[in-house]
Amino acid sequence: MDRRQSKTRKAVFSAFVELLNEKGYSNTTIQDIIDRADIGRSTFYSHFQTKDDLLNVLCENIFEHAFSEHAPKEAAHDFSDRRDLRAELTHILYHLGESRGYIEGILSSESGDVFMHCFRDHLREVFGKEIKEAPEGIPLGYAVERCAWDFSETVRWWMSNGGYAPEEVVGFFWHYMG
Amino acid sequence: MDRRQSKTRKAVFSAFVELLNEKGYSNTTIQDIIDRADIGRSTFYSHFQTKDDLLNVLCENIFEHAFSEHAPKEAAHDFSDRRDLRAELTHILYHLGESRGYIEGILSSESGDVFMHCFRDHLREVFGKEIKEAPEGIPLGYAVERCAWDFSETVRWWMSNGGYAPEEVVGFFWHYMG
DNA sequence: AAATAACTGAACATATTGTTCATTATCTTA
DNA sequence: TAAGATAATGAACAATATGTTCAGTTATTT
Repeated sequence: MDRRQSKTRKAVFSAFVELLNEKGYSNTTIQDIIDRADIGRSTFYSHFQTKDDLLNVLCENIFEHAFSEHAPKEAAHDFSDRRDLRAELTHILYHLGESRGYIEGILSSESGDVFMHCFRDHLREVFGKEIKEAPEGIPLGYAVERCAWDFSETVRWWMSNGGYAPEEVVGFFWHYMG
Repeated sequence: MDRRQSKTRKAVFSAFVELLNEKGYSNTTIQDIIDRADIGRSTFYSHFQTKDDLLNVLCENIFEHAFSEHAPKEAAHDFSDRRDLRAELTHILYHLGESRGYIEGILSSESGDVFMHCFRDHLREVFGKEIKEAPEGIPLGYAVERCAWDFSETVRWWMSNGGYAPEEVVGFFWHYMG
C-alpha cells in the first residue's frame, strides 16, 4: 500500500480515537476529524464514506489482528475440558490488550456499542463451531449467543477494570460456563 | 397532565417507533418525526431537547412501568433458592412482553443499544441488592455486572426469537447461574 | 524523467438543526 | 360559561455539517 495512504489512515484513526475520548462519538464531527488529522476534506471522503464507516473499518481492523491466527482445532466433547478453546480465548485477550489505548477510546462512548457488535460477530463464529449441542431444555442458538455476549462483555468489563491478566479474565468468563 | 401534552407525547412516541422500524435511528431525522407525528416544529422542541433525549425518555418510560412494583424482599442466602428473585424477574418479563411492539422497533437499530444500557442500569440495582458475595476468585463487581448483562441480553434474544413464555426465558437465564 | 496515483483546499448546493415570536386553539377553574 | 392560563402552530432565521467537484500540487513508482 502506498505510504501516503497508510499515513493518512493512521492519522485519521488516531485523531478519531483522541476525539472519541474527548467528546464522544456523536459530538465528534467529520470536520473535527479532518482538522485534527490535518488532512484535506476530499482526502477523508476518498478513504471513508461516513463517520459510521470509519468506525466500522477501525473496529474491523482491530479484530482482524486479534482473530488472525484463529485455526480451529478439533472440538472436545464437553465444554469443561476444552483447553484449546481456553487457549484461543486467552490469545485473543493478549492481542486486545495490546490495542488497549485505542479500545478504551472507542468504548468510552456510543461507538463502544458498534465495537461490541463487531466483536460479537467474530465470537459467534468461534463459538458456533465449538458448540454443537446445548444443555437440556436450552435452545442451541441461545447457548451460542450467550457465550458470545458473555465473552465480549467480559472484555468490556476488563477494559474499565484494569489490573487483571488475560488468563484470569478468561477464568472469570469460564467459571459460569464450565 | 394536560390532555394536549399527553396527546403530543403519544403521537411523537409512536411516530418515532414507526420510523425506527422503517429507517433506523440514525436515518431518522427530527423533521421526519415532526412530520409523521403531525405536530409543529416548536412543539417538538418544547417537549424534547434532542433525538437522543426523546429516545431516553421513551426507554425510561418503558422501564418505569416494568420495574414499578419492585419491592425488594428479604434476600435468600444462596442464589439457587431465590424464588422471590425469580418471580420478580418473571414479572418484569410480563411487563416487557406487553410493550413488545414498541420494544422491537427500538431494538431494531442503534437505538437498541440505548435501550439496553437503560435496562442494565435498572438491573444493576436489582442484582446489586441481591448479590452480596461472589464465588471464590470472582470479583463481586463482575458477578453483579454479569447478571445484569445476561438478563438484559436474554431479553434482547427473546425479542427476536419469539414464542417463549416469560417463565421459560427466566429459566434460560437461570440455568447458567444456579 | 515520465507516468501514475494521492493529496489539497476552495467553492458549491443541500439539508438539518435549534430558536424566536406573534397568533390560534384548548383546557381549567371560579 | 366566561376569563385566564397553558399549549400548539408555523413561518422565518442564523448557524452548522454534509458530501461533491475540480483544477492544481506533491509524492511514489517504473
